[in-house]
Amino acid sequence: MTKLQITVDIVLFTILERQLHVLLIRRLAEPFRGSYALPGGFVLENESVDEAAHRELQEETGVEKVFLEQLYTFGEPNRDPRGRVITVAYYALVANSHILRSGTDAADAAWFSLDKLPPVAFDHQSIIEYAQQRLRNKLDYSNVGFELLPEKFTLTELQLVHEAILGTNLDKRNFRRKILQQGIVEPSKEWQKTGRKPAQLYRFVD
Amino acid sequence: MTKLQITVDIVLFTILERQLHVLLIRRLAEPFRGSYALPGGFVLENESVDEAAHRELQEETGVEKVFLEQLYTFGEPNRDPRGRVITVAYYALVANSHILRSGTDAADAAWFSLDKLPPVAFDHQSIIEYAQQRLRNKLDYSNVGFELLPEKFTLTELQLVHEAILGTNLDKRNFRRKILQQGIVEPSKEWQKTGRKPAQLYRFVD
DNA sequence: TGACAAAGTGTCAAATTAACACTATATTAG
DNA sequence: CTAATATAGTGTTAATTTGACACTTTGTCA
Repeated sequence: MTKLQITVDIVLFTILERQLHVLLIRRLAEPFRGSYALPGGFVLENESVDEAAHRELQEETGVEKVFLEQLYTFGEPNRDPRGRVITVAYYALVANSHILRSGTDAADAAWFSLDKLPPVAFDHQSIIEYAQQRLRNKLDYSNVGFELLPEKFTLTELQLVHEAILGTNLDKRNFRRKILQQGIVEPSKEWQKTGRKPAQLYRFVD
Repeated sequence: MTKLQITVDIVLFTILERQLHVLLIRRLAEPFRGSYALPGGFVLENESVDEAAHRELQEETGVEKVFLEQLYTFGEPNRDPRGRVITVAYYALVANSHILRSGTDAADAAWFSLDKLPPVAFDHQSIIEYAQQRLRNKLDYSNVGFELLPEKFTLTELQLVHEAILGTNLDKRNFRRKILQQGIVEPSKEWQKTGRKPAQLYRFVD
């Protein structure tokens, strides 16, 4: 009998070129050597599962102190050819201003648009789809969109985040009305001066 | 080093006397011997985590083929005094017409109103609260309420289920309008004849 | 200084939601 | 047998929310 093991896997999202992207890492070890896979790894003896997720994300991508939430636990007996491995999946969100460092465990880390995912190891395809669905649902009733933006952002940038997550176009006036009357953003005194007409920068308020 | 183990715990809900109740089982073994706890147990080698949840629920309560959904995985290192035990929590729903049989593993199984829970073992209090919150949220965007009713039911019974879950009173006319124009129930040809004026019995349609 | 690109702004109709009270019908008690 | 009672069942109106829709402003760059 092989030992039962628990892993965490993290679906790390960001927005690049107006599209939702996922971070994948090329595996250096068997099984699925050379394939892309989600960042993740084994839960250690004296850490909570949440801590393991934070640690693995930090080790493999350099990303720290980001939004990270448990998604679902995948526990089919044969999901990992090495033996009985149950994985607790998480999803995480970063603004793309965050610097991405390749960790020691992982060779190639790269962002992939959800339309153009390469084949991925294990059941990670299902995990990614599940995460995307959760993110869409969550956008409806939470302020999760702000986690994909820097501290200050324009309303157009916020709208682009929503559109990338939902995969639809939104009406500019209706979107701004909704956000503003929720009272969850406040204007900063700064203006974004790139592009043509400067745009007001807002800040998230809780 | 003690071996890492995975358990499942199930928050089984039903409605009794217009109140949401949870099934608890008195523990026969240490730790927490004599305390109440959620039904559950260890995940076996060759079953999926979902299968383990179904199996444990069947063994400990006799309940089969009910709505059962994964809730959250609780993985704090010291949540179980026996060693490192990570639990995958589920919640399940039964109509109270289901017969409850005390299983072999469990001595006393009893229903408790959520207002009057006894002290419970491990971190099961948190798991129950988490389950209740999930159930409330889910009522908004799904048909989960029907799982707590027999095949045929009156609209008043359905309303009482919603009120028990939400902990609020609902307007009868608004409630009926909402349910009927969702088109998720159809009238059967039967009438409930208990009480005063007979009520039409409905059936859930998917 | 004119063309362009993105920012920013308001109205109206439709749909949804919330508040609200009486009538109908069977049972049971006197 | 009839009156009391308990629960079923039923519509309207006002307020709110949502969705559709187009033009003006303002800075940059050619």
